Amino acid sequence: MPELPEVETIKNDLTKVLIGKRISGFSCRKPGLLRSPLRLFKAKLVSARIISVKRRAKLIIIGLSTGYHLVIHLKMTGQLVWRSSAGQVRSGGHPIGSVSKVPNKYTYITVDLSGGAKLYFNDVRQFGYWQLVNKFDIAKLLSQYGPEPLADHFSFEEFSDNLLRHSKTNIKAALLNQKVVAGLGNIYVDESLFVAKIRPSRKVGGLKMKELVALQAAVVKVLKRAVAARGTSFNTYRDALGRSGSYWQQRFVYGRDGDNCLVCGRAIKKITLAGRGTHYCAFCQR
DNA sequence: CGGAGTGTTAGTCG
DNA sequence: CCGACTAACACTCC
Repeated sequence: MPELPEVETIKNDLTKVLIGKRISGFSCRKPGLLRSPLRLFKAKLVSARIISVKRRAKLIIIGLSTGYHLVIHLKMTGQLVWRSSAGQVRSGGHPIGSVSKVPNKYTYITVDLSGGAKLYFNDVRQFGYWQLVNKFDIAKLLSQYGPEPLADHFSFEEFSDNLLRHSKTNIKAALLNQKVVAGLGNIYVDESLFVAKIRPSRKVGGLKMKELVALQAAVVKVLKRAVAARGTSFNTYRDALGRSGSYWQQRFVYGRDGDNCLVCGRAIKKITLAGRGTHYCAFCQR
């Protein structure tokens, strides 16, 4: 479900409530979600103090006083929900209404925190995972991802070099590749290609220099707007006021097939590319 | 009711 | 190495 802007939002909100807390308990109803042995969770997560909460690509990385890092990937439907002892709830920054109580039938992991709060991991499709990585292995793990598009040092050279290593594939698939750029997913790839006026089916090797430049700028612009909007939010969740995420209202093409292009008025098309639903305007995007 | 589609990515195969 | 395809899973929509 979440892409970079959603994970960034979750990370920012969890930082406020998790830093400095001690972990006093851990339970998992679905061992398959754990990529490290349960005994390691018992030994290195339980009793640890939370030092840091960070994001890299779509991963949430929680630094622990035991020298380990808790690495969490939400994949398609994973959610982290923090709940205070008083019942205050936080999920991706959006308080959840009475519709979705926690824990619920999709809650597979529960972490107990000092002060009585709990951190729940819900995941309908169970693609997500939790992993414990020691301080020696964490750098290597993270180095497998491409550049962070919102970092100051996101250079055009690295972006274009990484892209051009995949000259023969279409630009949609290339942008979904986390080694090219970290953090993009189906929504923001479609949105970025619209802003850059490039058709998703174009071969990477056929893109002009000018288009590559426009594309990098589009990726940064789209992601920044989405982070400012606290992400696209979650289909299935509303905040306490019943609103869905606010990037959803600003999107240009994703999920708008058949609707009018906001720039030229023609119908947005939907095709399948890289095995994914792909939305674009055949007039605005060449 | 059956089949396709869903915001991800590892793994496999050519 | 590169690129295309599929499985992992549960649910919703048509």
